[in-house]
Order: sequence, then C-alpha cells, then structure tokens
Amino acid sequence: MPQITLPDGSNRDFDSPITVAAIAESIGPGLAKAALAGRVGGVLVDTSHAVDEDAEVAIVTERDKDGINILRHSCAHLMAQAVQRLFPKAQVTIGPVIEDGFFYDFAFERPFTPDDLAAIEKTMEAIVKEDLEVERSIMSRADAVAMFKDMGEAYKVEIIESIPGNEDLSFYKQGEFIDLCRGPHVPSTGKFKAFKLTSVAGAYWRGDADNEMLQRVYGTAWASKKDLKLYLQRLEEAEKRDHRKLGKQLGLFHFQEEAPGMAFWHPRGWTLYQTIQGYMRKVQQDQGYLEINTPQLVDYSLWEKSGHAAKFSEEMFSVESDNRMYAIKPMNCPCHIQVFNQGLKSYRDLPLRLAEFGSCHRYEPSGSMHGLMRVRSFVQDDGHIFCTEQQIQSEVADFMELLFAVYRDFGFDEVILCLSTRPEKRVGSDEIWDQAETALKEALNATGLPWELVPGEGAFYGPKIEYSLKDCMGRIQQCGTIQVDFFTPGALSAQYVAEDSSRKTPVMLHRAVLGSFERFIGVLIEQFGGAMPAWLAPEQAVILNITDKQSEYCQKLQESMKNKGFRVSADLRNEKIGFKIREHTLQKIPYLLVVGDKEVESGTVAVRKRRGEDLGAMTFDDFCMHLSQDVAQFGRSENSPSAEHPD
RNA sequence: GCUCGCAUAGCUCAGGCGGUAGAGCACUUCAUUGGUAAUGAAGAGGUCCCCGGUUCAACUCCGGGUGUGAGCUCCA
Repeated sequence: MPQITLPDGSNRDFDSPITVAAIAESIGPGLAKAALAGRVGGVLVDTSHAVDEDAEVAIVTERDKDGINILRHSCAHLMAQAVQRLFPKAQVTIGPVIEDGFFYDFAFERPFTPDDLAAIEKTMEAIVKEDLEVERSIMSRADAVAMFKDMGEAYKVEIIESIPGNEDLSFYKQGEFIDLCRGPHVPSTGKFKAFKLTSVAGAYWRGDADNEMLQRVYGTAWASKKDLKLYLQRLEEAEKRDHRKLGKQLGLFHFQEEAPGMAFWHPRGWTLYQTIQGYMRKVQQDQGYLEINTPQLVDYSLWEKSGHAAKFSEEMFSVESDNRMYAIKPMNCPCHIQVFNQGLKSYRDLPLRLAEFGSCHRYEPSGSMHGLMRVRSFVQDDGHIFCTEQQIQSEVADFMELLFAVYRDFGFDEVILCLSTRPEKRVGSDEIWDQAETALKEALNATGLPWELVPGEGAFYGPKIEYSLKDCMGRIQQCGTIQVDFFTPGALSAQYVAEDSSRKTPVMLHRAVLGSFERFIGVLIEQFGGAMPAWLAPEQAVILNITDKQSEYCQKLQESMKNKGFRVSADLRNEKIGFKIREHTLQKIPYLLVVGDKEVESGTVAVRKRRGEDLGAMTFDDFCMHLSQDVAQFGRSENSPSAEHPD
C-alpha cells in the first residue's frame, strides 16, 4: 500500500506497487508523455521501476538537468544501435555522458569517416521513428558473459569480468540492441528530439596508450531543436574568443613551421607579456622573493643527479659542444639549488625565496601542442622556497594568498583547485608525507573553496596543489602550482646549518602563480575575448584627428601621455573618422580620443570606449585621470569579462 | 606519440570529376580634409605546404614528410 509523496508535498495512495510511469499517468497525460525517468527517494530510476513502499517520488522530464543527462546517456545507446545496424562487426565498449553531450567508443576494423557519421545519424533518426520500447532486465554474470561471448562482444565480456562482486547486472534492450548498463534510460527511442554527431577521434581502450585504439564518436543531445541550435551558437561564439584567432587578429604573436610550439611575439603581444611580467616582479618582491637568473644550457650530469634525466630524457632538448652534453633547461629548480648552494646557509637564512622568470624548453609530444596553451618554449614565473619542515605550513598559506590576489587582479574569480597526494613510488617517510599533505589540505580548506583530491597523482618527491582556469571551450588549463619537495635538495646536496650546529637538508617548495606565461596569456586572452582591461591593453588609447589641421595638437597630446607612462598612439592618416574608429574598435583599444577643431580650441578630447560608449568631451587632464583610475583597478569589478564582453 | 580531418594571395576563404587559379579585406598610387564602426578610382600581389610516384600534362590522383585542428595518451 505505497503512499507516494510528490515534490509539491501532496500525497497519493495506491493499493499495490506502482510504476513511475503509472504515477505520472495518474497526475496527467501530458506528464506521462514527458516522463523520461523517476527520482524515488532521491535515486534516479526508470519509468518502469515499480515503487512498493512509501516514498518521495518526482517525475524526471527534459526540463530537469538529470533528465537531459539521461536523454544524453540514452542517445549514446541510440547511436551504438545505429552503428551496429550499419556495421555489424563493430563492437561496443563504453558510452558515457559528458558536458553538453555524450560519446561512445567502438572497436571496428577501420576508422569511421565523416560520411559514416552522416549515415549513423540518419539511422539514429530512423530508430527514433520506430519508437522502440527500452526494456530493463537483470542477468547473472555468468549468463551475461555467455551472451556477450556469443555476440562476439569481447570488450563487454572484459568489462563484466572487471566489475567486482557477484550481484546481478542490469541490461537495457531496445529492438535488436542490448547493452550492459546501470541506467536509468528513457522509456522509448521516440523520446529524442534534437541530437547531432559532432566528431570522431581515436581513444585508447581503458585510457591506456599501451592498449588498442578505439573509434570514439562524439555527439550532443538536447531537449529541443531550439536548445541544440542555441548550443551550436554558443560554440560559435566561444570560437571567436580563441586566443590563436585573436592573437592573429590583434597582432600579438604568431607561430610558424620552423619553430613548432614556439611563439614569435609581436610588439603588442610582447607589451602585454612585459606588462604582466613587470606586475609579477613587483608582487613577488613585495612578498620577499629574491629574483635571480640562471643558465639556459646546463651540463647533462646535473639533470642526471636531479633525477630528471631518468624520467624525462626523451622530453629534453640537448646540445653537444666540445664533447660535452648539455641539456636546454626544462625546468629551473636544479639551477636554483646551485644558487642556494653558494655560500654556507644558516637556519637564519630560511625561508629563502628565490624567483626567476625562467625560460624553459621541453620536447612536448607533437599531438599535445595547442596554441599558446601547450608549447615547447615557455617562461615560468618560477620560484623555489627553501625552508624547514616547520615552515611549510605558513609558506604555503602565504603563497595561496598571493595567488588568489593575483588571479583577482587578472579578473579570474573561478579557480579549479586540485590536491595530488602520495604516489606508490615515492621518496621520504610517511610521517613527512603526512605533514606535507596536511599542510596543503589545511591551506586549501582555509580558502573555503571546493577542491578535488586526486590520490596517487603527486610527484615522486612530494604532494602538490594545482590551480587551473578554463579556456574558451571549457577545457581546463593548469596554471599555478605549489609542490612540496623532500628529495631534490638532498639529491643536489643542499644543506643549512641548524640551531644545534648540525647540517640539515632544507625542504623545497616549487611554486608558480601564473605557471607558463604563454599558457596564462592564452587563457587571459580568451577570458577577455581580446578586449584587455586598461592596465594590460598593449595600447591603452589612440588619438584620432579629424583633419590634418589637428595633427600637431594630437602629437603633443601623445607625447604628453607617453611622458605620463601611458601606452598611446596617434592615428593621423588621411582617413575619415568613421574608418579610423572602426579599425581601432576592431583592435579592441580601450579608449579612442577624437580631436577636431572644437577640441583643439577647448583643450579637450572627445572620448569613446571600444564598446561604443561615448563619454563625451573632457579636458585632457581629466581624461588622463580617468585612465589612471581605470588602470589602477586592474581586471577587477567593472573590468570583469562579463561587464566588458566584446561585440 | 596515436586516430581522423585540414594546408590555395599578407588575412578570411572560393574553385575545378588532371590542361599552371579567383573574391572580399589588407597593400601601393592618385583624387578626396571628411565629426564617431568601411570615401572613390586604378594598380601590384600566388613554387596552390615540401619531397617522390603515376601521366603527354599534377595545385588537383597516389605514397611519404612537415605543420596545424579536434580527440586520446603524456605533462618534471
């Protein structure tokens, strides 16, 4: 005699166990038709699920976020069915939901082509028209293995054999297609209204590069054609913010074949770069860092001692000269230890914070390179803090504070935090690891922000926190990091004299706020869609004359602003004002200063912002004041990307 | 590194089922001195990524390479 409580608090009594579908029917035929699944006591179930005791029940439809995800998950099954109709030899593997869509991995004798995708999509539409019922069933492991073996589905057999425990498994069948799946799923294949297959790519079985490569087909599914269209438009908009595209349009940098993965910075891009570096130099000085500089080329033996050669020799560029082997430095820490090792250090010298804008080269796999986000030549705002174990906690806390202040200045409010803890292969005692992991955890908890624990992914020498930002396509880009290192200082003989006169090995904290300048600038460009806030804009203002008559006055203004430290140019070409405004607006220059006879007479400039906002005429001094104030507030508040979104 | 796609003027892109190519913008010259997102006219500009092969003939077809895009793997 189940009593069902609906989300609005009302109760319904039923004489016997009742399915979610029947509950929906009892509420109304419209809801019954829209029902994709149910939520019983907070757990998602199929509409065919029978409720046999008192429970809170909600009907899940496409208006529910879970409903959309179920739709996407079922759409992956729909696609798998279509693939097997067209290509009976294709084997199914896994097909999960991802952000905005789904994918399914197939094992097939040849890769799928774009034409295949179109055919698969057509077959999917046909199956939707067939409106096949989706039936859930339970099978024992033995029966399931036998069935999939019989079907020639070797991967499914492997999946079942790798699932621990002995409980029965659930299956979903629609027409001739059956798949092992936890569910829930939509009640029938007629429920799909809008989907699209978006791309094919290779993907390793079980994510292991030693395994065979499968064919992964990506798709997206929505509650309506309109939602699908909006999604595709959103993608198009995001693509306009692509830093590679904007880098070209705004003349910031370029890449060319002769230097794969290495940027050529142009005047404007380099101005941006230098502005950021100058800012970081200042904030680090304020935090007690001492800036140093170390060689690009260092004898290979140092990398052997530090342990890097053993692990990364394939990814290091090397140079032979004078019968000596050098590596182009892939990181700065061994060099920083050399600086530390000069002269005898006392515990009184600790913590010693060394910083370097260190240029590094790494031979990244060709397929992993991506614009500025993943390059072979980059500069880190690198720093190494030499300290005692007791100082770890406060140093980590200070670093976190610095990092968040910097990110806020750049307009990043959303930072993804991950803690990677001890891996199986590691150095150092468990007590020291406990201490270091606790220090990092406490620093993370102190932020009050959510963070993710990634067990076993720490470096062999210590745990680490990674700070990531999202790019225009929602991909996660790791920028900042702090890592506790118990190993490298000892490996390179770093020591200090302790209070009791004994020699001790310092702990080293590797840390970077921005990480690679290249990657950070890539993310920054995408964050602002190229419309950099005034403090970062390579050109903060451009002065435009109406006719030749005002040229001299414009040049005087430009000179005066340059002397005040602003980045300003003058466009004195014989072009119409509308033409010039269009051009500099497209270049996303924050302020356009129009000067005609009126302005010359009154000593003013007519100020227009890049989004078209007209600030009217103001005296030249007032404008300089305005710009100073804008610069002073960095990327915060009114300069946030949402307030200053381009176009 | 792996899978699939792409590579044509400075940029963005057309094009031809094999007969050495085109637009818009940019550039140069001339005219125009015009008040808030494109003034007009003329001109110049290409080893159709590179190396092989097939062919009377290859930018086009085939093979290899390089770069690049999406994804996978990796990321000290």
